[in-house]
Amino acid sequence: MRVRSFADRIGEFLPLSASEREAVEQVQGRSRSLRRGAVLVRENDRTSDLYVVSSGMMMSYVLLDDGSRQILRFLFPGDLTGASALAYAHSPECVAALCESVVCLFDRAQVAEVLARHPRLALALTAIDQAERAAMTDRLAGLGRTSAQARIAAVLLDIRDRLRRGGEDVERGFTLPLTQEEIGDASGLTAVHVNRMLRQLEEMGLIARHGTRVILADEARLKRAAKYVDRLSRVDLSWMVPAGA
Amino acid sequence: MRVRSFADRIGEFLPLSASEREAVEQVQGRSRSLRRGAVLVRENDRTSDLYVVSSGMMMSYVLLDDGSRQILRFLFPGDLTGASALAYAHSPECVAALCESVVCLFDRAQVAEVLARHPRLALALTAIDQAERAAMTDRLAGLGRTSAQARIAAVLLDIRDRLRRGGEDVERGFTLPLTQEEIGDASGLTAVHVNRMLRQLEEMGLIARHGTRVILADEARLKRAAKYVDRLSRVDLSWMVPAGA
DNA sequence: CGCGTACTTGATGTGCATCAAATGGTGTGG
DNA sequence: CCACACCATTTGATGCACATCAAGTACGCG
Repeated sequence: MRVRSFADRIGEFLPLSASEREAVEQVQGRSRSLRRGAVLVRENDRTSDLYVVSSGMMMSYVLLDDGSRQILRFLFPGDLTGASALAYAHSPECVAALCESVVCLFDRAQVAEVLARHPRLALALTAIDQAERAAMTDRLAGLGRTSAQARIAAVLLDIRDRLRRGGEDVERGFTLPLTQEEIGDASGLTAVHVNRMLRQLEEMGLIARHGTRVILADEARLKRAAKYVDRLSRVDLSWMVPAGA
Repeated sequence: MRVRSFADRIGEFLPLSASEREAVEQVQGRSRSLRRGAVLVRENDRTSDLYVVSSGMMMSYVLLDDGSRQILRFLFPGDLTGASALAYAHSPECVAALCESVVCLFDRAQVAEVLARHPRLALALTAIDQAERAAMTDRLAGLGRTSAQARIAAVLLDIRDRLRRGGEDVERGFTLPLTQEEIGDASGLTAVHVNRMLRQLEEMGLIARHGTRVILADEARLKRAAKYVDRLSRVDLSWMVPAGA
């Protein structure tokens, strides 16, 4: 099973000095295992922790009063969530495990202290945040202005990219770790319509499916269908001052 | 005309020490005036500045290749935008003025330097960011899972709240500074349907309209229709260490 | 083997888009 | 001051994308 620390994640954005890396690793908090379906945080829970996914796959979502659900984000190893604890006493969203997962809990006061002593880390965190914000704006535009087919294509590409960034081999297809209902809750559609769109993408030859495995058969056309933009590869922190000792 | 500096905005979240306030005010950069419709940043522009709206009203948005537009955020005096410059060399979104406006430009390197010397400011900025992220999740859930009527109601309440926070008197109604097309681009609807929904809200007695002015006639029911949550009033930074000298 | 959960497929309904045209307000040039 | 153009708003008619409802099928697991 893939495991990544938060230091690894920050390191992807910004080379860390030895003392910075040490500072991040020292704040490493308690681990907690979750089985599929387990809810780590409920909306409105009083929380003062931030979470980093160590292994597995999770999601954050909100529930509306009519019972419907909007998935906000899928969380993969290395991803930070619960940063809203830095501004709110109560969580604005739920977090739950999509499969067996392990998370690491950090107390916000400790995080704040480390950031105060290592300004570059604070900036790196801000940069990570901005990258996620950009991803979120893409999702917003997708929900507001693209077709069902485009949204499904976007979900498939997103999951594929993030599995790959986690080191999985996805070139010959991958097992989609989501039910069609979950895909629907992420893309603002019903499970039934997700099913039809998957079939449509299959009939168009953009993807192939064998049981639970998916192969992105015609990636170029799939990206066009999804109005895909690879933002992560464009992160650029080169303007930042280099690490000290 | 209402004017607010960025220090004012941060101060709403966190009481600043004299030296902190001074630090923020010293980095105050060049001002720039924009007339209605003027585009400050185009998507993919090379930028290294952050912007704070001083007066007026602006918006950030993305354009899709089919020509449609998704408005991501409305920007009011005191609001920060362009923070993506901290992570990207090229802007992921456009920014334009909705009426005569003034913005203040900050170079990211200067901002980074001030944040490094004043850790509490960095944390306050992170908190502001989190508050905006929470607002964005609400919009995401709105686009994915609520009806056209609810989205329009949400836009009206949002604009009202933010005008009020800027010190306008909105209790006896306010002039909606948006065309119906803009409301549609923010809520993922067509201008025609926005019109019908406004009429519907009017017929239901939730709002009243006279010319360009809108009155939120039955606020309680309007909030229920919008599935409204007032997140801003819940920001809580009391856990943070108090200001030094 | 039987049950629950996910997936699949068809029939029908509806919310919003699209197309089209009329109305009203506002600024501009004559 | 009026005529005109331009834009936002309004309203109606029609169409389609996606939701909803309803059955079935396949698969994993006690």
